[in-house]
Amino acid sequence: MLTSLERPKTLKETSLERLREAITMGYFLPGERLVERTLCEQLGVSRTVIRECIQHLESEQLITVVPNAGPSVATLNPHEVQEIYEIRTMLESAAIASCAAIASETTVATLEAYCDKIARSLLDHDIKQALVDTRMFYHTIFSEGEKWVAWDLVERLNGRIGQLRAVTLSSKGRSTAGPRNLRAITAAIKQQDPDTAAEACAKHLQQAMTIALNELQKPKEDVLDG
Amino acid sequence: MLTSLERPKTLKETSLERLREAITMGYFLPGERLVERTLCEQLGVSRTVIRECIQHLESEQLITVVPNAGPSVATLNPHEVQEIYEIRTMLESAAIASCAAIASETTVATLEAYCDKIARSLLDHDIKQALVDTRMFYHTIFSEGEKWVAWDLVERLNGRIGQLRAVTLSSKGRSTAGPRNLRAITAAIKQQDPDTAAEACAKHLQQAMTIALNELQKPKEDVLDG
DNA sequence: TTTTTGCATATTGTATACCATCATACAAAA
DNA sequence: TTTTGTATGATGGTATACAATATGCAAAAA
Repeated sequence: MLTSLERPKTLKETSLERLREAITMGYFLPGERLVERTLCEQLGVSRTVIRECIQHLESEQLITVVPNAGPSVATLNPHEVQEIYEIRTMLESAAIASCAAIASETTVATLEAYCDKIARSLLDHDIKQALVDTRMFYHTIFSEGEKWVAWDLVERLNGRIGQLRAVTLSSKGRSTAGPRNLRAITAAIKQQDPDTAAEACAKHLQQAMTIALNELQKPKEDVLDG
Repeated sequence: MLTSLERPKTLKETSLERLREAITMGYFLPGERLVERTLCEQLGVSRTVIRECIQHLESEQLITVVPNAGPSVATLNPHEVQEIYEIRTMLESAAIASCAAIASETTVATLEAYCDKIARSLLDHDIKQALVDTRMFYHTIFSEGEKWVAWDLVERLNGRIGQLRAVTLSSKGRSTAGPRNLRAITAAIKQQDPDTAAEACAKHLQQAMTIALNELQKPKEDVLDG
């Protein structure tokens, strides 16, 4: 019996995924030094594989490599975060507007289902699941509008602010405000109202950015306290 | 005497630049297979370095890597090209509008100088120089607005349509229309008129996209002819 | 003739060993 | 206190080896 017809993943692929996850989920701290040999042992692969992963992560700007000194986890400054949210606003607003103009009923139903699921996850404090489903919510929207290039960019930008997003989602009051915004977006799409949908998106991201920028300050205070 | 205080570039860096240039300038054809050993000999470096470059280029989507079959130069379909120009329009319009709101006189003077230089290069059919200076024109605008993340995205998107851009610039009638558009953008920035500036940008890119999409059809006809 | 099978070859994925150079931290000397 | 060595460890880069996979081509079958 055939249990899997999929191509087996290469070691580089799986290692890359694990490293990416470790960085975006905050397992490695911003600025933390990544030593090749250590990563080899932790992932059980050769230096060859690790070095290839490092090139990928560098290109994705999840890590910074200074020649002869090696890679470390990328750090974000407030200006970068602000810019990332600005660009996300442009890309996501446009995608949502496109989607609103053409969305089928099944798509709207899918979006509504994700809204419910996300709200439940947040009530259960299951942040990780909420992140996954939020991603799927947007993925549905970008797919409907066939915005594949834009989706790719959004994913990369989100990767860079991954650490912040987790905290943003779990932030105080966000467990109700977030889903409320997503429902507003969904409602506007349902009514085929591109402008309202785009505006709801912009408002949503504006709120998220404010929280993220606040979050970015906190760690510094911790250092000063200690 | 010290002739250079700069850090010497690593082999990976120079190799990557050369490969990127070779692809974006069309030295390698879209879809063409890239064999590691061959690249090693052509660049005079080891397989390790080439493989690291491949990771970078894959992440930049200049090449496509299928496991166990190796890398080949990425191909573009019309939908992707259209999307890339759409996104460029968003990012560049926004940057230009920001720039228009704050631009200093020296910046405007710099932009005007680039417009002249580009026009001259095009009259001399020096496409490569025109591309370089067009890049600098936009770089000036994004720098003025401190849009570094956006600039990075624009550069990557431009890399993907590099082959098309060269032909677009040298296209019939483009040697006057292109600079005229850039001058319109510059003029609007000079008058601190963000809306007009953004609109001029959108119009410019709309024209460029039309030419690029036409260009994308041509090679197929060649195949049919042969 | 056309299609299928099977094999030889080329290429990739991965590991390992090696070395020169560079960075860093720490000890010694000024 | 500042400077200078110096030891250690990490990186940039090379070479080599080998299994697994892909590809092209020839032989066999239809």
